[in-house]
Amino acid sequence: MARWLVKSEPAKWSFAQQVEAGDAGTHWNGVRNHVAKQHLMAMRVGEECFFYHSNEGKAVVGVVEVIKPYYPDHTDETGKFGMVDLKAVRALPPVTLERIKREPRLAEMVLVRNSRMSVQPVTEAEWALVLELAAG
DNA sequence: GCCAACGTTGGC
DNA sequence: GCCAACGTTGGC
Repeated sequence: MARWLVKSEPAKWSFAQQVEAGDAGTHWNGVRNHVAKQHLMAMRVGEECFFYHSNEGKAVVGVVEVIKPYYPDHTDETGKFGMVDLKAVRALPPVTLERIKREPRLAEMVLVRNSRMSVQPVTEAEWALVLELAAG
């Protein structure tokens, strides 16, 4: 099972809203980057992603699960991009970007190395460590 | 609010 | 097919 991280500006779509959407989930539309698209295409149903608040908060705040694999994004008029459906699994005590950057073993996280990647893979070790930090 | 990093667009 | 100009993201 691969692990992922998806980003959203809470002013546009927050984890609280994701929780409100319930088990029906929502489509993760709007990705317009080819590398991020590759990651979306690689997602399998049942795989989990960290939900990261960018700009405001700058922290991992929860876990979401893939409930529908890659399909066309109807909001993309070029027809090139797609999306997956995600549902909230659970909230996490926030793990801030600042905290992640202070952890040497997380120095290779895409979140640290390429701050603009909106959908990114997370290694098993990174996943476990961030959960550890969340647990305090 | 600024700006660095990076992706995309379009002229040539 | 190159690359300058431009737009966007997101940390600070």
